[in-house]
Amino acid sequence: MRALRRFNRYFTRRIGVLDDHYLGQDRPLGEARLLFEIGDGVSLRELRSRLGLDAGYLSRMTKALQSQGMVRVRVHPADNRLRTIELTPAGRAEVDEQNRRADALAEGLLDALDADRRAQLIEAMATSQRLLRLAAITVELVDGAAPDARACLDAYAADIDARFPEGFDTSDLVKPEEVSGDAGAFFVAYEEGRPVGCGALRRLEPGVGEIRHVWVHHEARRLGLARRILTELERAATDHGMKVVRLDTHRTLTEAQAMYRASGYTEIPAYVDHVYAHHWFEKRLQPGG
Amino acid sequence: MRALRRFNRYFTRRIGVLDDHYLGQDRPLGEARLLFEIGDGVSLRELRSRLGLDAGYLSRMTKALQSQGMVRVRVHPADNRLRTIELTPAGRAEVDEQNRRADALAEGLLDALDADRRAQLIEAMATSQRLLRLAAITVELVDGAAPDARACLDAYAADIDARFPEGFDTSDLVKPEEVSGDAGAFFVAYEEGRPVGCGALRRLEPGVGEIRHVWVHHEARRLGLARRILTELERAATDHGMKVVRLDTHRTLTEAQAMYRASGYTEIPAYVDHVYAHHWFEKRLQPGG
DNA sequence: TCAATCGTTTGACTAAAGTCAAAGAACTAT
DNA sequence: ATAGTTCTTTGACTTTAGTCAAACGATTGA
Repeated sequence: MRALRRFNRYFTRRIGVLDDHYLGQDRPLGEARLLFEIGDGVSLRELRSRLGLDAGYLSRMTKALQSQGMVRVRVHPADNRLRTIELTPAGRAEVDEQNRRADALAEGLLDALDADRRAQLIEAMATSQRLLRLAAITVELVDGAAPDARACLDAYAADIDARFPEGFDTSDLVKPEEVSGDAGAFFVAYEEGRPVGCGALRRLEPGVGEIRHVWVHHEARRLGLARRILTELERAATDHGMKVVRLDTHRTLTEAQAMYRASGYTEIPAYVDHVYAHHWFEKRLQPGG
Repeated sequence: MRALRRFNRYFTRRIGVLDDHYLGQDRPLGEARLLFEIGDGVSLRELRSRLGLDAGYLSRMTKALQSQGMVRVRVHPADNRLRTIELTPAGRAEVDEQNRRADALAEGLLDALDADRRAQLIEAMATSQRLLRLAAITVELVDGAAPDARACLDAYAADIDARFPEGFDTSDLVKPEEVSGDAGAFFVAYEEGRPVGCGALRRLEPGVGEIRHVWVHHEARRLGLARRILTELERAATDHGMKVVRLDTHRTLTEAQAMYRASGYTEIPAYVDHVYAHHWFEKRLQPGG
């Protein structure tokens, strides 16, 4: 992908410098990055994996920031081995100040553009970012009983419980055995190691599968992830020898319905009676597609 | 500009790493960057200013690359103080190899996207890059006799001499005194310190200006730079108390004509007779706009 | 309960990145 | 011709960045 490389080269040389050298100012880059990554408090373990740092290196930088009064380190409430790090007011002030500076710099850079072009640039960057994020998310087949799978289902249940007027009863969730091995499949979408979406496939009857629990974390919405999960589920259905997949949705989930229609699903009569189901869809699968 | 900052942060963390850490591989980053920046041979002076390096630091890195057989250093033909650095075949092979690797990596990253989205991403990145380039170009008022001004006019003359069937006679270029002080203005557009475009304004008669020699280097075309230069010239005309600006163009310069029309110019009868003029335009200036 | 593992700290490093100043050859302007 | 400037090289640093292994308390799994 030459375009990406070209863009990358241009961008990091021209704009990246803006960030790293102005932002760092009188602080080593490593420390500055750390300060930014802390946000509203994280564990050292989390930071270590997010930034890919050596444990010793991180420990020393933390100590330095602490002695400068920028961060506070505490023992994690649930596990005495872990440390939780958070910004002090001074630390937060510094982060804010750097953000202000970066904004001013960016503002200056865009000064030369008229309003139309500026809007165009912002939109293009937003699109790039959205698609790059989507590209970086992986959708993986996991066991339906895996902790990540259950975590996603819990989040899914909580989301729709808040959304359905009648609430949602978790006993309606798929059981691990319904979605494993020959019976079905369960996918979890990961962004930077964190689960941000899921989807389940189970066998309804021979040759017919049912898609359930397609869920996307609210921070990962509007990227087109649901559709990717759906594609993955359909591929799995084909691999399981299914010719048709069905699904039902609640009347309140209008975006979901629109997505299913756009993905080639057609509305059908009720194939099962269900408290939460008001619309039923079906898609005939193309072998190999 | 929060959007730019957000994008920047995301992009450098996610994609920039791709570049810097995979590309460097068994070579310090500084050296790798140097190797890339050399391209088809540059002076050390140029490299130093482009990458913002300390002279001593650069000298040492150069020596290291030289002893590895990656670059060749020669005395500059025109100035014995300067050194010219260029890639050896081995150096070029390494750059090519790194590029291949970066492409493969980018390709892998975009694997997850379907063709539509991939195309959308590429377009969005190209748009971003184009507009960022445009934003980074400065248009500056310079003396019509300045070396950069004359260099631009020479390039302009060479361009149109190649384009006009009848050729172009440089005696038709504006004289420095026509475009300085009260009489007019001359603007040069700079990208990373290099002149990449120009435009001249001279007084035709009281209250009426003429725009001439709007030129953009071929590597900076299709960015919207001509229009920016035009805007700058119109602003200068207003500042000079002019109410109207006119210009003429050659029949072969159809894109230029389209741009003038789109910028609010209307075609008028010949206001001057001229070998190279086939179309005449005029724009009434809004005070303050 | 006891061995294995986890998360962190500390010590002891190395390599890369960058700075500063002195010096010398080459050029420029007067 | 000469004083001042430019460009590069060299020496002598300092700071950042990063690695590796030992050690230790806390937790987990068998």
